[in-house]
Amino acid sequence: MSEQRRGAVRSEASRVAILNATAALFAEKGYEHLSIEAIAAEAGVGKQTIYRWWPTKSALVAECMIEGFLMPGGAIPLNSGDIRSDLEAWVVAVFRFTEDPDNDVLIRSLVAAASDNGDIGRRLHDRLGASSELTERLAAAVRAGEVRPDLPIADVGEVLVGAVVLRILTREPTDEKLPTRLVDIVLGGPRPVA
Amino acid sequence: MSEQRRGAVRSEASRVAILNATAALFAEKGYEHLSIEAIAAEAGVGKQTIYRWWPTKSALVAECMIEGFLMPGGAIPLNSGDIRSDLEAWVVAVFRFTEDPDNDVLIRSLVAAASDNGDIGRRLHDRLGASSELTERLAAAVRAGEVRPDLPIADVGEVLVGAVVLRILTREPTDEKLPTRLVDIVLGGPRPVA
Amino acid sequence: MSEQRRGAVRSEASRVAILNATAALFAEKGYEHLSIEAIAAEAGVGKQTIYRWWPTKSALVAECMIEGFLMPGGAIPLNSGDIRSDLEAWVVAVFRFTEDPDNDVLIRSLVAAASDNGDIGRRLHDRLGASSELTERLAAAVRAGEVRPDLPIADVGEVLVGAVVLRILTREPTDEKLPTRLVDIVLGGPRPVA
Amino acid sequence: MSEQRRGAVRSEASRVAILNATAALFAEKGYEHLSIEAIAAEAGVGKQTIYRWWPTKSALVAECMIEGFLMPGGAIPLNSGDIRSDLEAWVVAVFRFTEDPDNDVLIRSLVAAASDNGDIGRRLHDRLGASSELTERLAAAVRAGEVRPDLPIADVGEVLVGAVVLRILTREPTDEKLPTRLVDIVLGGPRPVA
DNA sequence: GTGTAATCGAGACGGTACGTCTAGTCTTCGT
DNA sequence: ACGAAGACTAGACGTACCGTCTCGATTACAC
Repeated sequence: MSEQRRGAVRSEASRVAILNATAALFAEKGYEHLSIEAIAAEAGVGKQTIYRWWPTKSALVAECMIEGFLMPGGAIPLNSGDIRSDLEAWVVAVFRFTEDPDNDVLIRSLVAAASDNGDIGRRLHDRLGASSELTERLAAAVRAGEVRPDLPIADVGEVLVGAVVLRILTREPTDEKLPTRLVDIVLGGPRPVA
Repeated sequence: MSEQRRGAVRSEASRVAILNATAALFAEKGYEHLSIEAIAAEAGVGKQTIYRWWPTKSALVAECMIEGFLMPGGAIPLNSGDIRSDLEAWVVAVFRFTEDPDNDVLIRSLVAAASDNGDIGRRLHDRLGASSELTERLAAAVRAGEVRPDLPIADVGEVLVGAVVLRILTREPTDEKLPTRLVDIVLGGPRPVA
Repeated sequence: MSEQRRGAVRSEASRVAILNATAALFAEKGYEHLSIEAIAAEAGVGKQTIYRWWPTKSALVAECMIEGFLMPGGAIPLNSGDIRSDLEAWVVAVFRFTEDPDNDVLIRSLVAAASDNGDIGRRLHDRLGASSELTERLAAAVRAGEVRPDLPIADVGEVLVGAVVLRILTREPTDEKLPTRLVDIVLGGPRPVA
Repeated sequence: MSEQRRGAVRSEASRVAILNATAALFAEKGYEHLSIEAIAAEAGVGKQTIYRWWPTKSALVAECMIEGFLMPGGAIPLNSGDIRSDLEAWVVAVFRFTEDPDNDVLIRSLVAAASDNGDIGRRLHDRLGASSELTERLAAAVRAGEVRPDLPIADVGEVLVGAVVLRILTREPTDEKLPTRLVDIVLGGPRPVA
């Protein structure tokens, strides 16, 4: 009944070698100077093995992200009970990550890759932090009455990640008060002094 | 005494022809498939004339932006006296521009180009609207007492543009309430009903 | 155990197309204005396919000669029993060939190419006639007692071909008695009148 | 009344600098890799100054030869009273010159240049020795009854030089008996033993 | 076992574009 | 007017990769 498969099966070893090689070369050379030939050579694999399973360079990079070969887990906001300091800590962590020179080429290349491939954009978005954990933390703040109840929490994460991405694109250096100011903006004013 | 200049002077005609050709091909093919050879051919110019004056493809694109060959003037917020509707109108205008399929490749390519070249990032940022006009409008709102006096107005534009850029990268479709929600976020809550 | 051969095998069709194109363009443009790009285009072949198999332009031309794409078979001396008239006829034939305007660029270009590549020099030498056939004819003359028995027959052909090549280089026009005089020189004096 | 000449006159310093630069680069790089740009740079001269006075690269090289910038004076045959040893000595001298590795590129490049420019061919021919001095020496031998009176002496020099040029083109190594054999050929047999 | 089919590493193929070099012309300024 | 400096259009150089294809070896199911 069912479609029968004959012949050799896909080599997992090759698949992983390719993803590893892609990640290594991506971080080293950036998206624009990443070449399929170099990946194949680095992975010890024929070019056709890559073309057989991935339609484009961007799909390959996307799978690297999905499988976690490219970026560490996103920043996860803590819940200390104080939404302001938690958000600030999270923003600081994200900026710290993006400003590390080791991650510089990586992040910028991801932005370039994202402009080719929506999946990469979504993954980048998630990994920078605007994932369920952040939404969760904001929802908790709503429940605790820390923030106004009609705050569009889903959008807040995006706004913050967007600010980060824009800083990457403009190379504007961040000053140390910036996280506080961003949190002020999205939470509607500075922490009450009282 | 003074530095001597001899030999023929730079040809303005060639310079403009190159920028025009770059802009035309950029909009048509996108950043990644933009080739120096095609630009030279389109401009009726030797390749060396390009390499003589611009070190990289991204520098050439950056000059295109600076000289206004690539994008129309940024969105300029009106001052109707109502900061909320003015900001919303501006956000809507920006989204409308980026969502026009004619501008789609252009914008995404600009993001890719910006990842190579900070100048392009800055220009993109300005042209999308986070320029002095927006800051001006927000300052006016502060003076008029429309918004809380300690709003970090310089950051507000960035936050909004960042949200737009992120939408571009994730291909998340925008719903029609989004402008309102974004304005709510940055102005600290919805318009009072009273 | 044995050396493994993997990957696709060299395309004979491409090889022949390249040699044909080289021969055609060489005869048309001459060695100095022969370009690899034009050969590749004419042969319908990627440039890399040429660079993969031939290190230099002159090696390519040399293979053309070796495979007989460039010049017709050398002049072959007859054996009428009279060594003088046979040699004269052969010299006349060689001069006639070199003086034909159709062959002019070809020959001069071959001389230029030979200055880059000894193989071409040797082939040119052979094709102009100083090959085994000429040596054979002279050996027969020695055996028949037509010429002095200690004549260094191997050198005679070279001397004659050398005279031809020099005429080519100096563009000195040949007078019709020249073949006779050359044969006189190498055979040690004019034909006895008796 | 008379034609007036106005403006600066041709700079002899530039002319000589250009010829010197040409000779130096010719000997260093060979004819094929000799570029007008490099000559201009080496001579400290604008390209136009070269193009103004010489139509082609080969004309420039030809003038270098004519002015003696490229090759030393030709070999001059002595008159010891013995035509055989004088000719042999001359052939040996010519071969020695051409076989010196320092002259190797030079000579081969001259052959290449000659294929472009008849003047260079003629000069090469003369400088290698087939000039009036050689003809003179042979005429003296005729007068002295050393050689047969009807020897076409003008052609003998060409034949010898031709043999040398052919050796250059085929890279055939010369054996030490070759000069003797060549003289045997042109003088009609070996030296009588008696 | 013996086919049949799919995968693999390797690498040649027709191409496009790279960034560099040189040709030969033209323009500007200094002498 | 001539010469240096050097920008200009044009186009070949040799290299790097593209995505496709062909090769021989290997693997695994179907018969």
